[in-house]
Amino acid sequence: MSDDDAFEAAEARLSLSQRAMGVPAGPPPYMDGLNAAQRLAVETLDGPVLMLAGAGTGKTRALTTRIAHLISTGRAYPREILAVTFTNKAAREMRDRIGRLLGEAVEGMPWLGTFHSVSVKILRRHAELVGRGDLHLKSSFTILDTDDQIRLLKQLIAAENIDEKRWPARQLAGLIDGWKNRALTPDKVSRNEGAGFDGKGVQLYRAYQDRLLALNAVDFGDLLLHCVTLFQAHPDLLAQWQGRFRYILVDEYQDTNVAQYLWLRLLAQARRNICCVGDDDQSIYGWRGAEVGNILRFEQDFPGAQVIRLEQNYRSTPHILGAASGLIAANKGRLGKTLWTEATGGHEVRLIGHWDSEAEARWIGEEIEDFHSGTRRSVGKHDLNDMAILVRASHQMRAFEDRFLTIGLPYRVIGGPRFYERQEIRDAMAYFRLAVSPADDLAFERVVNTPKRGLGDKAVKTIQAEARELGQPLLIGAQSVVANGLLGGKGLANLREFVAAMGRFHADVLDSSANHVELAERILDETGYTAMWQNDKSPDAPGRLENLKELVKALEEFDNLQGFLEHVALVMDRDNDEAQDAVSIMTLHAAKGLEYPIVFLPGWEDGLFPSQRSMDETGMKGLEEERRLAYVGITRAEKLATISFAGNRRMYGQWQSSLPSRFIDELPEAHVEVLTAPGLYGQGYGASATAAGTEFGAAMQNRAAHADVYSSPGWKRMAARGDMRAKPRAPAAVVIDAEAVGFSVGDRVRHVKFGEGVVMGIAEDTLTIQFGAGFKNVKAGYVQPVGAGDDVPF
DNA sequence: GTAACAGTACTTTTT
DNA sequence: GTACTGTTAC
Repeated sequence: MSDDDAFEAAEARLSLSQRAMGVPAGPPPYMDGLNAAQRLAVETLDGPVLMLAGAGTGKTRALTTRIAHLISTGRAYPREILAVTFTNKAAREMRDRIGRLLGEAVEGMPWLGTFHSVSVKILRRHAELVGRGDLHLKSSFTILDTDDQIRLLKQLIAAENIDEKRWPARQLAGLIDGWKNRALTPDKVSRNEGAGFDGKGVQLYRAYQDRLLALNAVDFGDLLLHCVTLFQAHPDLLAQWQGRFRYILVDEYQDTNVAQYLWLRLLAQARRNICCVGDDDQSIYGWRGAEVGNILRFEQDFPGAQVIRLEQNYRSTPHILGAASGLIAANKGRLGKTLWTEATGGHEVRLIGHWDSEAEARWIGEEIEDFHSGTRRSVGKHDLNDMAILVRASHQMRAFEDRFLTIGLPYRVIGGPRFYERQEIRDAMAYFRLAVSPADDLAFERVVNTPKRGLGDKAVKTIQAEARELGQPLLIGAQSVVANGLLGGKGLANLREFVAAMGRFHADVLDSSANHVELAERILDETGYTAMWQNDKSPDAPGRLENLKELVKALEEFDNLQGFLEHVALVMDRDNDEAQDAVSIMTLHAAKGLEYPIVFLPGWEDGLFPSQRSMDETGMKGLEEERRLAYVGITRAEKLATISFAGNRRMYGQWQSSLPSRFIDELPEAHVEVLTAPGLYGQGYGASATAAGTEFGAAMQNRAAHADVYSSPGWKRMAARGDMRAKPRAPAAVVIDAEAVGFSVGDRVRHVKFGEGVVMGIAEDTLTIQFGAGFKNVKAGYVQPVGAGDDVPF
């Protein structure tokens, strides 16, 4: 907290020196280039404001300029502004941009951050007020990740003698998250909602909350929930925070859940200077608790609110905007916005059908190669970084990854498991946690038998029993188990060593003269954790060791292990290497907020997109959210968007035919160019997709027949390759140019993704390799030879 | 206690 | 089709 104060003092000095420079006459330079609506959004400072900002309308710019304006006009000190986002990335971007607007001067803004990071800061100051009976939080509380959460719940479910198969812990976690998202404490959960889990739903929830308190821990949902209950129970305290925050700004308001809404409303109640930015058409997180209703209701929640619409789009061509607007118009209950652009020209949104998902991947791969090499005059030459493939579900990515590996097209997957979610990182963190706080039982359970020390279920049970007996944490229990020889053989010796090592590490943590980076390395080495991965022969082991190195390196930026652990749970980000030129593949959800000149939107088939499940579960509401997702997808494109669908797709190992998405019917014809010709693949495509009598199917056949699509470059290419599907995948041992690539048939090779395999055929620089998973065609440069001696570690 | 096997169950995901 | 979980056999 003392560094916070120092921070704020520095802040005050800064602002004073700025004011000493005097306020310049006329519009300040940071206003340059804002349009009328943006300017209004920047200058309407008092009272509630809803900034309805469509895709690509300069929302972040308006928001950051507004903050710069607040500061430079002296309306508020940086420390008096609360600005919340959902992601660390968004927070970081805002911080950077405000810094640039104000000339690098404002490093501060202590209250710019995610809902969660701001909540942590608030909670740490009042932790002791959170709790029940004699159980209460301490300000040193730890934040549990989902993994720990599930493990804890499993224990509780087992303790209640509930069949874990009928009521999985994951489901309970989902239920509890849902309650927390709606700011429901155990006593507020309604009777029938909490009746799941053998009628013990609420009971388990309460037990879980108590257990968390006992562990001095909170989960992500608690961060918001505890703040809200804290504010509700302590009006004096709330008043203090209300007084502190003169101005409140919220990004992506359409994504807020009930807890976040209450949190904001409590804090904004007194001064009412709250500015929420969002776009109801981009609300795509309903399934994790976001309430579109929050943004739709804004004017009732904050009477006298001014609504400012940002509708001028600076990102996309008129055709792209036209297609997106036409689609989203099918949704009911919108606040309503019309995007427009000064830009002219551009290509229609392209639409194409394929026989199956593999043909779709093949075609997109070829398109990308063309755009990359500049073969296509109308589109021009583009970096691979300019192109993205946005899918509805992550399993769609595989077809593209397989294809791109085969043709040697560099790609990167955005999203996926984040750095700190990886197993090796969590294990390492658990070791650090245990070294810092020996009472961290969850960390103890995670690492006591990782690497394998011969301490399985039974040993852990013994330790738990002993710890409970003593009323002490597990590590102390383990110590006692060792002292009393309650375990036999190898396990006992290993446990003795483990306990002793953790004791040493803890002593070093307390010794402020010890170097924490070296200590971290020692922890991983001396516990045998590093060795575990060095001895692991699986293809991803080297990557894991690399990640561990990165983790240790990240430590350098902190003063000690404690500091690192406090921040890392909330702030650690996925590693995005933009350095290499590569096509991006990601889900539509992951794409929100991003933009690319060229965007591919594959898999527009009913059932996949819109997703059947989403429609089953929430009906019309779900369908509308899917439609917004489609809207988000199209509006990511600057120059060219290409929508595609496949007549057949492999799902869960089974081929299934499908119909074009109903969203395709909703695209306004004027903004679409249809590339598909009927009968392209013999009976195939026509039979599965268009013949089923969708309106669009018929329309498309007409259009294709009459319009000049047969001469479009895309179609010509496809026609020329129409027989590609028949390409044999069998391991015909064709050797054409074995010398040139340095491999011969029968060689053992290793591939980053597929592991080890045997070369079965060679054609120029492409190898056909039999991997455990089957045959793959791979460019020779993507595999390493595996020598006979290579199997021996070191 | 661990390795090998069989059975099941599968969107979207930040903090 | 696979990845994960739980069961069985060593």
